[in-house]
Amino acid sequence: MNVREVAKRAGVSPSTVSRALNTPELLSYRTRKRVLGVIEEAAYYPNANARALFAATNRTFGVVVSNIANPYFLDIFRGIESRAHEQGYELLLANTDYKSDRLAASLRMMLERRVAGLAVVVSEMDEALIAQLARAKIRAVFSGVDTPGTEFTNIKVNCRKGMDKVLAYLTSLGHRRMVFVGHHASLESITERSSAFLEGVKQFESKVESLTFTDSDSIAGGRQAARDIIASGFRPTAIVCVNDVVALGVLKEMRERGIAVPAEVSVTGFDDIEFAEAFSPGLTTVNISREQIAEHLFQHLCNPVRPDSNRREIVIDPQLVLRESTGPASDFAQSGATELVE
Amino acid sequence: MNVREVAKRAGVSPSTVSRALNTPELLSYRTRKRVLGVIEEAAYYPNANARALFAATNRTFGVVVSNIANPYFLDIFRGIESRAHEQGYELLLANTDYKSDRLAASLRMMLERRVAGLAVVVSEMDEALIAQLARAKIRAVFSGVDTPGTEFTNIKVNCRKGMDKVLAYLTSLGHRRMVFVGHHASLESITERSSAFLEGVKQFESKVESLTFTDSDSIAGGRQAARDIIASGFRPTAIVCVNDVVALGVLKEMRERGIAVPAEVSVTGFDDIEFAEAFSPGLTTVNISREQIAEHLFQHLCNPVRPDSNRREIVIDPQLVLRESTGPASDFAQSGATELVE
DNA sequence: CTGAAAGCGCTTACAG
DNA sequence: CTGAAAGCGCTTACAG
Repeated sequence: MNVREVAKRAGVSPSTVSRALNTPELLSYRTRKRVLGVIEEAAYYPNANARALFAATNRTFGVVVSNIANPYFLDIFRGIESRAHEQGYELLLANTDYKSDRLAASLRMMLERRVAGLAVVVSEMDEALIAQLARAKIRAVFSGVDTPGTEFTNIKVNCRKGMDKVLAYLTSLGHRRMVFVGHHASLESITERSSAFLEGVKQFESKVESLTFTDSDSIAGGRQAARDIIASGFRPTAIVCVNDVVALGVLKEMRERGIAVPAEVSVTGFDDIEFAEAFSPGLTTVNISREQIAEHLFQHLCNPVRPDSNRREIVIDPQLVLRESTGPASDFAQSGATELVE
Repeated sequence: MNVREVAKRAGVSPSTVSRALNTPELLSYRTRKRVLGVIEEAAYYPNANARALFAATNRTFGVVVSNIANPYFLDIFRGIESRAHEQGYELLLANTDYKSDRLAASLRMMLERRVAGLAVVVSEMDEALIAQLARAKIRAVFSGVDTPGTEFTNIKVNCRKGMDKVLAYLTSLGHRRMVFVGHHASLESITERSSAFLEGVKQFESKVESLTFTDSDSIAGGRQAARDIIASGFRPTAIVCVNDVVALGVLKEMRERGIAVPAEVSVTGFDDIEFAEAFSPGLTTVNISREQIAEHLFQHLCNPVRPDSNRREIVIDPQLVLRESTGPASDFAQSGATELVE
């Protein structure tokens, strides 16, 4: 079923069918009614591919994220989605699982589809891909990318500030032996949070010991990291996690091992996903407003800064959220730490 | 940048450019190399819309879900996604938030895009929409739809069996006062689980009291339902939830109110999402294999039953998973129940 | 108010 | 091995 067929049945030209759909006010009441009748009765759907081909612009935005199973990314996607639907845009979602070949393939797919804009919320961006996007002259906006080149606006989270708040809070509770749990150690930009941790810890250099563990971005990853910590023999009083999903895995593993949180060890997350509050114990974490990020991303997709003006760098300030997974450093570990530090 | 432009730069015809991309083996080594060189250096991406227009078939499947924020739907999506990528398919995702106008719009969008197939995992399907899909002769497969007509294969979960296991288990623990927490009461097909509960409860008719509460499909919805239960004055010994997300909300609210689970009240979920296990207390629930559902959906998209053969109805059997959120009916409530029942 | 024409960017028989 | 032609389904100036 296509315009020609509908036109034939309605006894009009294809042009008129097209107009019935796009500019009905140009048609006489009679023709419009007849054509719409045929469309209805033939259950005709115009081919969006043909339409897009003509229009060259799509009312479709692409969204690329590293891990849609992590509520952090999901919330950003949903934030963009609700705005997009309100404005009559469609969204194309691509999920990379932190793999740069998947990212490259996704970006290419988006370019081939000629999306009207691209929101890229990934950790595994590299210079070559950015150059590629710049060359394609696509309207793009990033979030969480370490080095978004000079061409694209980036919605950044001030991780350093968030991490400093965590560390200040933990040290104020007497914690001197800490570990950081990340994921995907090989990814440079993941190190944004881990380096914030390491840098932050330096302020207390003479007093704080730290180690780093890493696994996948999932509850299972957090559990594995917790097992690795236990196996390592290092006995931290606090475990600082790269994000909430991983932290929840750590909490779970601790509970199964019978290690009390926060009595024996404190655990912190990052992001403040909804599950973090619902958990028991409630997770002390750093809130990053996905709403704000989504709003900025969407705004930029709709109203990009003019190409000749400078890109913008928008910084989101995270907030420390205290719950029940953190407490004073346990005496035992504290004395252990002291022993080692002296 | 288009084929013509590339062709000009390479000194060949558009046909040859197209062949360099699609059937390079038909070209001489020299031409192929030259053309690919130009493509590379001009950063040319073929227009997928034009390509799809010609091909008429897309290597794109559509996936429509009710609530992507619920890990149940997300896991199904991801299961399809990993298979799709393996086979070189792309996925178009649409999220309806249980709104049937959003569903209608999403389905229409998928039809207009001429997706190669459609996996519909929603609760809000109605007859008219099914008829529409049947008319469009689209390759579609459903999961969780109550009345998928006679045209389409449906991957069904035997909710009744799962619910019966839950009820048998709870009654064996002495529970006689139960409530069911659903969501979106207005949706007929949501009642699949709630009616499984109500039917199941009938077996114990003379002994079991039950009530039904309902709110949105989210942690917040579960919390609200828990508040409603408390406000109602009815004192159940067990709260049976439509799914895990809602159950986690109930658990959270109970903890905040200082009501011990399972000592004072037992709580069960449905689905067995990853967070359900990680939670504290671990949630007693009914496992539904999203892996299996995704596998069936994808298989059917790739190899649909022949149109003339009968549609298939595939039934997934759920498994009861016992964890820590359930226990013997509390004495206090039990005596209360007895009092009322006599 | 409506139709014939040209074109969006691509691809594949059909020739040669 | 390569090119000219026709067409995928739609849309919009351009006429009338």
